[in-house]
Amino acid sequence: MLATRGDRLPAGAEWCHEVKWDGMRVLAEVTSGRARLWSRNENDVTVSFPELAGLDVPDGLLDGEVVALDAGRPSFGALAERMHQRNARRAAALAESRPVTLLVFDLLREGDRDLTGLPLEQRRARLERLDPATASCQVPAAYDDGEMLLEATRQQQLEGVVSKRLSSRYVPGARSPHWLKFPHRPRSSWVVGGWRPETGSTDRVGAVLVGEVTPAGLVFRGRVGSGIAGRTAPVLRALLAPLAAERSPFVDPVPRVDAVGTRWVRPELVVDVESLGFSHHDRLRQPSFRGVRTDLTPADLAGGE
DNA sequence: TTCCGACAGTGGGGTCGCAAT
DNA sequence: ATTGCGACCCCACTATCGGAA
Repeated sequence: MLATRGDRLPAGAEWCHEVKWDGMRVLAEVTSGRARLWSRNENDVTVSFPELAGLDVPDGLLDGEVVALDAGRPSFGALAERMHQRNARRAAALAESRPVTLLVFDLLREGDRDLTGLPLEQRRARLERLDPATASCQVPAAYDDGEMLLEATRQQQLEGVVSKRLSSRYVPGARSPHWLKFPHRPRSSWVVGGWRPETGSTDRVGAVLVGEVTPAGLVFRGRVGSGIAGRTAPVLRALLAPLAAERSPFVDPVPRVDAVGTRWVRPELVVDVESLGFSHHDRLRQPSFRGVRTDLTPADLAGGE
């Protein structure tokens, strides 16, 4: 069961609110104290997380999120190094040096009894009674006050909030309107230094390459493609055509230039981007295009931000 | 008839594993 | 031994289509 992107935080006693954890969704199938872990795409990822193999609870099916806590906050970058590891020996070594935590927020089966038909409120009560907490497994709190939690997650730089209707049944695989997510996706302005065509096309804009104005010059901060397809692509193409340049305006090397095909432009166009902050390598994370800033020039961004 | 949800297809960063080089 | 690419993980967004309202 997945959450739908919400636009207004629901209020009232019918809803509870949880922290949106920045990690990897997982179903933990517990049999005789041993957990088998399934990813969202129904891949068996048990070998990647050996420290989660032992769960001291009766047989059942738990729903949760695997996170790599770094100074108390989930680090998706740290988790990324763990989650593709399919070699048991290497996974064990990584579990030693960079352990992960399973945060459980739902109970879908208890013994032979399927609980998906019960309201969330009752599943949650049964989960808390089960108390699966160990050194590497916790049941994070659910809160009544959504606004408070949203503000707290903003201040603590957590990913956001998921609001759930207490009466909702669990529908496996469904993107439910009874689960609403509110990620913090701050908007920022960047200078376009190039673009790449949509795959299978030479002329349609598939993504723009954006950079940050620094005293040293334009520093590459990533590609932005999401949100450009459709009506925006031809508009961008028209704006970028007169800016065509021979060489890259970025002071640092841009990766995968040849692989995806890249056209350079003079750094004059400013665009707005929403993102989930930055990756380890200071690239925009999960960026989406929000529009052209005809009211701004690169000079306006220098020193600001 | 209109509207909405599911799906497919586009795009992003990042990592690992493996086949090709 | 190195490199490139696909398969995963996290996603956002748009267009389309079929069924519900």
